[in-house]
Amino acid sequence: MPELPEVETVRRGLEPVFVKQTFEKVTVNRPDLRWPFPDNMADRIAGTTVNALRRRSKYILADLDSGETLLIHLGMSGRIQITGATLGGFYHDHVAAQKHDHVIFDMTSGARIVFNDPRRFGAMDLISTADQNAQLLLRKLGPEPLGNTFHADYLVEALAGKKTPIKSALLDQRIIAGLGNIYVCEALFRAGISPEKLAGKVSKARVIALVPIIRNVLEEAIESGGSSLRDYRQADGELGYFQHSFQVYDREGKECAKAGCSGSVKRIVQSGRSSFFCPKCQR
DNA sequence: ATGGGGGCCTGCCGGC
DNA sequence: TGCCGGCAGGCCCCCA
Repeated sequence: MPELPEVETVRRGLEPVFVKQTFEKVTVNRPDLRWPFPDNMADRIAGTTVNALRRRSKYILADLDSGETLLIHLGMSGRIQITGATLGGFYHDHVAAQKHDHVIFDMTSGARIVFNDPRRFGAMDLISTADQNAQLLLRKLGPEPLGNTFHADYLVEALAGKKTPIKSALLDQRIIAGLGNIYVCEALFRAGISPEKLAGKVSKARVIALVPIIRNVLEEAIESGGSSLRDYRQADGELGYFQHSFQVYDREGKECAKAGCSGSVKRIVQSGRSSFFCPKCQR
């Protein structure tokens, strides 16, 4: 389920068990996720210490003291579970192996980090820390929506003349990195822009307004995830995604959440993906 | 070059 | 209860 805010929440949850910590043993239970794992992945990680834990778009990046960076992508169904560590005052005992536990990191601290991914749309790779753009997945990414290079001038330029619907454009990771189906729907709702509107036809003023809206939607979700993370005390140690209240996503047929709007949420399919919006106040 | 659709996987949910 | 179709928050690849 992970879009940028969920990935950032997971990254923050991993910090105490990864940063400055050392891998004792890495267990790899299958040869691949979406793609084959890099050669000797387990041996290249074991014995290294994590210098820093970063996020780029929906990728989690652990810089190892070996000069390599461990890249983790959660895909659609990837989950991370932490046991054997005291987190937020709660100690989680190791649990029995689950179906789809594909990679297990045992740290010298005693913490165990399990990557579980039923659909296997996730990915792991080892890349050069010094030359991360050698990784094609990272090279093509557009600006971070919460970073300095994402601003009004950029977005106006990036959308100019685009004949694709604004919904598709905002999902395009080359234009903006980290948005997924939910937060695009939510941002367009707040902006009052129809997902069907062609990107190049959205007025400049509305594109400019979209920038802080996108930032706010993401920041609120991260804040919400962060607070649930501080409190989380699930017995199995899973980094739970917070329950978040969406205004349009998955609300087909419900009344529009905008004050004073009498419309109702409609679901359409664009590029094979559901879009939720209020036809009355999103134009 | 650019945009749309198919495909990758498994699990879950609603309808019959 | 069981089966089946549809759907899922990502992303690459191919084709027009």
